[in-house]
Amino acid sequence: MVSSIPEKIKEEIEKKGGLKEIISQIPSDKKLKNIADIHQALSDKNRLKILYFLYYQDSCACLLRDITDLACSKLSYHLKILREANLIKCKKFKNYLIYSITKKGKEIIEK
Amino acid sequence: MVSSIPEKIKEEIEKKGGLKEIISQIPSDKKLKNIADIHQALSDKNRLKILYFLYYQDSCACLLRDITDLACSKLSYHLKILREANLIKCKKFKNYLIYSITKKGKEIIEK
DNA sequence: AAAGTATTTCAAATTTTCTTGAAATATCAT
DNA sequence: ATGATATTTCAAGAAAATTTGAAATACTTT
Repeated sequence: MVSSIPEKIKEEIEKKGGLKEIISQIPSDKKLKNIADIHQALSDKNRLKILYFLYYQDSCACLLRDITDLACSKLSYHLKILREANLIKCKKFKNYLIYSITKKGKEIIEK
Repeated sequence: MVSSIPEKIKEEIEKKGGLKEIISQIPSDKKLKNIADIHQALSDKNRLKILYFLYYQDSCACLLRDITDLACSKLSYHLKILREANLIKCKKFKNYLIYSITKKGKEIIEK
């Protein structure tokens, strides 16, 4: 793990307490994976639109369909991804599913 | 664009000034696409690791290779994605490329 | 100039994600 | 019960992202 790297860089690293010290500040692989997964869930225009809408207003799926202009099954697919990332949740009401944003989802929109 | 939605939801929407008013607060499609693209660039464990490391320390590619344990061409592929997302940049030094984090990249890590 | 190191690029193969349309499920209204 | 609406699930196909290894580029050192 010690390539021949430029002196300049080597010195900077030593000043900071060595490579190990720097690396210890990087989140663990597991955490990086978690962070990556959240970004993955947010990496689609439609999913972002849904999340933004739910930030302002709870909604049944059919209204989300109107707003995003997606086919039912496609919408459902994206909703599932947002749900699995814990950014939105839903509860039944009559024959509807009312979706709402989670605390985690809100925090992301507020950034 | 007016599905039959639950009364409860309809009323909430009216209280907020109507659907149009709510939708007007959602970023434009173009902006949503931009936001999605940044999340896409951040949706990989290795790329996050690189970004975190560069947050603490400028580095040549070979050191990043040691740290991420990726093959050259794979590393290069991920570096390109980060570069194209304007999260990192690089400049030549001897036969090295020294990578560093951009302002935009820093802002993201600090969140 | 030759050989070495650092790094990128390319095309092909693989994997993952997304889309599609049909069928299934659940609840509601009659 | 029957038919209608809302929504999800499924499997197959399409598209996009990632991986691989070889070849290309660029600069350094000898």
